[in-house]
Amino acid sequence: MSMPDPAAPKPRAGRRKDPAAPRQRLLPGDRQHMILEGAISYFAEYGFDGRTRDLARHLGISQALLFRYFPSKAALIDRVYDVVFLNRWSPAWEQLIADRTQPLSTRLKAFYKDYNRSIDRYEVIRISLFSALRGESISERYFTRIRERLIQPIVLECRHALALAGPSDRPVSSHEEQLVFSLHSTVIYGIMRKHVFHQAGVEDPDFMIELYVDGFMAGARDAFARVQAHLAAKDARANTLATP
Amino acid sequence: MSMPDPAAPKPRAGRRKDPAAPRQRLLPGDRQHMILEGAISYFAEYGFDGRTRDLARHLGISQALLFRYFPSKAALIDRVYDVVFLNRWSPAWEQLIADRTQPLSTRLKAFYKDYNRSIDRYEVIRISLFSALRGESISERYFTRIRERLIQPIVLECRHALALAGPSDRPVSSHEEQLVFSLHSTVIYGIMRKHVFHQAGVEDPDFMIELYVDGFMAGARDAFARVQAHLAAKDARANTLATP
DNA sequence: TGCGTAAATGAGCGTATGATTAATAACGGC
DNA sequence: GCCGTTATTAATCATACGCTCATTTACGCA
Repeated sequence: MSMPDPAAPKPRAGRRKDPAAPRQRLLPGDRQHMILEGAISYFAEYGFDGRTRDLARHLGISQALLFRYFPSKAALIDRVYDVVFLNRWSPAWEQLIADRTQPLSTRLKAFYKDYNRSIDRYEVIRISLFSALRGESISERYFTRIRERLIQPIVLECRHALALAGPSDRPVSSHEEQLVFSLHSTVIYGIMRKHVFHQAGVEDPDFMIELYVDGFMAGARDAFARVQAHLAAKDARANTLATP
Repeated sequence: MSMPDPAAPKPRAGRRKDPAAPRQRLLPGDRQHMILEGAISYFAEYGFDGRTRDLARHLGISQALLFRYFPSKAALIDRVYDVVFLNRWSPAWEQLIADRTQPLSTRLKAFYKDYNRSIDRYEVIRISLFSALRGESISERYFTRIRERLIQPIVLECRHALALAGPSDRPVSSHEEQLVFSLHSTVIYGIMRKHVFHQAGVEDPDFMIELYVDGFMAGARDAFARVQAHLAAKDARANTLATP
């Protein structure tokens, strides 16, 4: 049992550990922005269970500094979500899809080329997945928005372009959404193969998107018609059972 | 400052905390199997950063027992990978795809219906994603196998069924793989929407798969031909540049 | 050149983690 | 019913985590 030596100098907090690397003093706005960008890169790589000490080392700052600019790790993650989800939506997409002065295939090609460019980023696709796997509500809201503002409008444009029978304002069926998702999936999953599964990326993405859209449009009339027939048959069966 | 009371009974390890819930004594094989199944469910829900204490509580056993049956958390995770990746492959798929006694569209419909049924499980799709995001090598090997044993064979069958010009044994191009992946993506991403993004699942999956395959086959001739022309043009350009 | 402000830091707090160990108790054989 | 075997457990360990705080020090301004 030994008492601490009262003559020993008390360790002094705040002293530089490595005098060769001078401490950088930034404007608070710049430092906050730098931390947020670094957090996006770090969490995209290691997931949200990554460590704050490790993140700080990647940033070249002390761990304590993170908590000066963000009250908690959870608050930092929320700001990461804001950047990845909220700031990555172009209102032009919805207008482009609905612009009937151009043929639908032209619109779809232009939309998916731009959409692909916008989300084909390592950080975006991985943080989306990490947050979806965590069951974050912002993630579910984001995917609901994709359905309501992209997929369902495209369904309506398909109905119009194909001049399908039936009232044009009837609700979009799940099956119709799935048809449009077959095109959407191709683009998204191509990006996931690259950034999540580390396979080779899609070469000539703009060229391939033209092929995908032309393939989709070539089969669309038949597919939508069969979906309508399928649903009509289902309805008929349900009515028969309901009034025997 | 008080010394521990020497008269106080020393806490006795191994005693039941809750005598109302009697301790279950299983055969080692059964217990190991039970832990492994529980670990698959647990890690599928919470990811591999989930806690061993939490897993043990889900299983209704003590945390220490996990380490009697698996030397470490990492070893348990490895066994989870074995079950999810290695035991979930049907050799019949490769035979089915290559069986030229049936039309290609029939084979693709049968294959994707079975494939969809096999991997449309919460645990499988989520654990695949968690491990891919971690960059596990078993995950990359698994996706390489999908390319080599499913995607590339389908490309070869497309070449044969469409009677495309060109030597039939030339290497499968990246662009051709991307075309087949457009069909594959539709199935996989539909499952991911359900189990990862918590959206409504695909209704009537078998019916929808028939639509997807028919749509793919309808556009396949044009798409493969344009890919060949695209690559030929690229080659010509490269040769022109190489020998000016 | 010196000084005050506040940005940045090292050390430390309480808790939780993966893993270990000695104590307990369930079950089969007699 | 007793007993030995061993499956199961409570308690504990060393470390790592998110977070706090007193101390240090970079920089703008005089």
